[in-house]
Order: sequence, then C-alpha cells, then structure tokens
Amino acid sequence: MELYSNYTQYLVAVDCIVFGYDIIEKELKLLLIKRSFEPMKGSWSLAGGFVEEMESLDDAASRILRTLTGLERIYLKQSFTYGEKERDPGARVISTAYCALIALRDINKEPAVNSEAHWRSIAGLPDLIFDHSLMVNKALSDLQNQIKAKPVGFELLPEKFTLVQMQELYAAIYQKQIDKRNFRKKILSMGILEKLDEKERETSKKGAYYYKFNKERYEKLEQNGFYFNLDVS
Amino acid sequence: MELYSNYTQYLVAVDCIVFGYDIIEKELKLLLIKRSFEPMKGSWSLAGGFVEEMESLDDAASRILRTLTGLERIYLKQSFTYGEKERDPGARVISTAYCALIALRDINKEPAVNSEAHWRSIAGLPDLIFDHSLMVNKALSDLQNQIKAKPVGFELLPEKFTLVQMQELYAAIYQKQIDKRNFRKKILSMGILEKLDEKERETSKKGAYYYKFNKERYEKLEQNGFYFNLDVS
DNA sequence: CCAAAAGTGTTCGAATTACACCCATGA
DNA sequence: TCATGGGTGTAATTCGAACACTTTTGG
Repeated sequence: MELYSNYTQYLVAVDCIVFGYDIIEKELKLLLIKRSFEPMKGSWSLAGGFVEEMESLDDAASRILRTLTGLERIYLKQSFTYGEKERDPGARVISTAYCALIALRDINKEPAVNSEAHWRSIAGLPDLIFDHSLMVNKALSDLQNQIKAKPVGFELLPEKFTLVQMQELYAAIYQKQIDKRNFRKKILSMGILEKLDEKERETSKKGAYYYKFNKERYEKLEQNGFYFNLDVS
Repeated sequence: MELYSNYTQYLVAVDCIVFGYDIIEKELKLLLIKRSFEPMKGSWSLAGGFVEEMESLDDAASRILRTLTGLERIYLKQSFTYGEKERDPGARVISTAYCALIALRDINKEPAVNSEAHWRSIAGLPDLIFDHSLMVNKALSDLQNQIKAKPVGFELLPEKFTLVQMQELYAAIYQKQIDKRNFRKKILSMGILEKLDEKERETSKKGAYYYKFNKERYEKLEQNGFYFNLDVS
C-alpha cells in the first residue's frame, strides 16, 4: 500500500558543477557538456542526470560525476535545489546542484572524460541551458566564501604543491593579487602543511619546496576550536 | 508530449524549520507539529507538506508557513535537500528544508497558530520523525554561522529592541556570555542602528533606549564593500 | 655571470580583548 | 534611599597590511 496518495510526483535530477583548477594556466575551469538530447540539444549544459530508484541524491551525484570524469573519491558537496515551475521546458523537474572540486594537472590527461565534455575557463563562459548559469554563479560565490574558512582549496591542488602554486590558486579564485610574505606567514602559522624534502624544478632554477596538506593534523586542531582562516590581502 | 520518459518520479516535499526567539524567556525556540497522519502519527515533526503543481519550492515553503503560523513576509531561506532512499518509510520523498526566523513577543499571542503546533525550547528538543533532527541540527549550525556575518539577527527581534535585548539574543544563540561594552561598541560602530527617543521601561526603572535596524543604510554600506561582522567575545 | 623565481622580517596602525564604576529611577 | 539594571572608557595586546632585498642555480 502506498501512503501519501493524491500528491503529484515529479522528476528529480542532479546537476554537477565541476570546478577544476588548472595549475599550469593558473585558472579555474568549469566542466561543460554539449547536450545530446532534446530539449536544447546541442547547447552547453552542466553535467546532469535523473535520480534513480536505488540511489540517494548524493549517490546520484557521485554516479554522474564518475560517468563523466571517471573520478571517484573527490570532494562533492550539495549546493542548492532549484525548483521553479518552468525551469525545464521539457517537464517539471526539481534539480539539486552539487559542486565538485578537481585538481587538473594536465587537462588532456584527465581520465576518461566523455568526449562531449569540455573544460572552459570561468572567465568567459558561454550561455548555459535553463537555470544552469544561476547554479554556476551561486556555486562560485559559495566557493569563494568557503575557501576562506575551510581547507577546501587543497581539493583543487595536487597532493604535492608549492606555496607559490597555492597562492596562485587563491589569487585566481579571489581575482586579486596576494602578498607573498603575508600569505606564507599565515598559511604556515596554521601548522597544517607538511614540508617535503622534494623540490618542484620545472618553473624555476632554484626550485620550490613541495608541501602537502596534513588532514589529520587539521582535524585535530579543528576539534580543539581552531578555525581555518585565509582572508588575504 | 512528455519528454524524459522512462524516469521515475518522486514525491517532493518541503519542511520548515521555524526558529522563534522569545525575548522574554531569552531563548531560541523551534516550532514543532504533532503529526496528524500516518506513518508516525502522533510524533513530533517539523512543519512540512508536499509541493503542489502550481507552485515553486519557495512558494510551497511560504504557503506551508502561512498555513501554520498565519505569517507572511518573514525571513525564509532554503537550507538543504534530503534525499536518502529510506528517509520516509511511507514512500520515497525528496524533501527540501527551509529555515524561517520569527520574533516571538508573546507566544500565546502569535497569530493563528495551528493548535497542533507548539514552540519548544532548542535546549531539550524531543525526538523528531525521520531525519528531522538532522535538519534542525544543520539549520541551527548554519544559523550560528550566518548570524555572525549577516544581519539576520534582526529577523528574530521585534522592530524596536534595546541593545541589551540584542545582546541577549546573541548570547542565547552562541550559548556564551558576551561583554556588554565590547558588544555595544562593535554594533554601534557599524552605523546601521537608529536610536529612538523611546525607552523600554518594563525591565528596569532607568529604562533602556530602543533602537531599530536601518536596512537602507546597511544595504548602502554593503554595496561599498562593508561587511557585517559580529564575532563577539 | 646573470636572469628568474624562491624565500625571508620588520614596522605601523587598527582591531580586539579585558576590565569596573557611575547613572537614573521607581518603589 | 537603595536596589536594579543601563550605560560608559581606557590600556594592553594581538592581528593584519605594507613593504624590498637576498638566495639559489641552470643556462
């Protein structure tokens, strides 16, 4: 027996806002798909799909991301749910947006990306279908706020990164210049980075030391009332 | 013709987390409903309902709130969407939680509250149905974060309030004592409060001046890069 | 040896904290 | 007149911002 009869049911979808940071071009990018079905076939769209019966919303987001990028265990977070009546002209669809963060070392080497998927620089995005531009704007503004107060920036960087690279990431997201000395002082004083013996030698002769994020240390500090804070000049 | 055939549809609901600040008892309260239908009839629940065909999610939240409290034009904000497979044993329901803030002057005078609705102190809530306790915890933690950085606290206070009352609100939400002089200095220095000539004379012989929030002034400041910040000792 | 990028400290002003007494008034 | 809650200032410290030179090394 089914309870709650007499209420209308709707299609429920998930749309993934996949941000990738390109450490080479020092640019934040967004994964877009050329839509392969009607309505709006051929237009740019976020990676989305409908929620299936045997999965939760979170599961659906993971599945769609895996299908599109081949990646698993990546940072994935619910953003916002869009439920305007006419948002999708094909049918009434309620869609929950998820935000994913990926470190792009070399875009062409990204595993198994669907050929209809393309990385586009955040600066100068094309028009997107439905309310997808809205979704992106909200997610980006949330990312800008979140990256100040939570260590999510590390999700956009490779395992090993230099302080220069980390600073470039913050500069790209905030769209402003950052003072090198103040930035280093601040991030190092938090005590959540581990300096490695290895140096990155591709961009300079002197070479820059690699660091990695010490997640265990961060979590221990957080429990003791420590707040990550990286509001920078 | 219907596009997107072959995908399962689901019930879509809205649950309202209605916080009310009781200026007399100096306590944050939550509006709970004794559920009147199966499953879980008789248990405590948030104010919820299903989304109807002619309304958006936001519209549904407003409608449910109006039906339950008789109030309109109150602060209402989407919180989070809950979509676990088995979250509602009656059927698969995807539910978007909304958070509302209300100033309670005198609970018994609140307009037209459904007789199955009750205000309960945040300290010592009963068990709630489904994942409603989760919803409340998340919304409360978001409120604690938000009230530091946005002037949402004023939604929990009456139009006219004293600085003592405002401080008591912050103390109730942060669950800690706040230094009177530092608090007053900080909030007054923002320049977004308007001092009235009138005094509140019920709680003291001397009387405390009423203030009100100057929203226009706040919005002008915000456009010029001003940030509301009320992290207090 | 030199160009190019990495790395490093100090000073100054602003903001935050801690803290204790006087004021006004109704009963 | 006195008990009650409202209202006020200052000193010490911490934090954030601005700022320029030295180091390393491959070519």
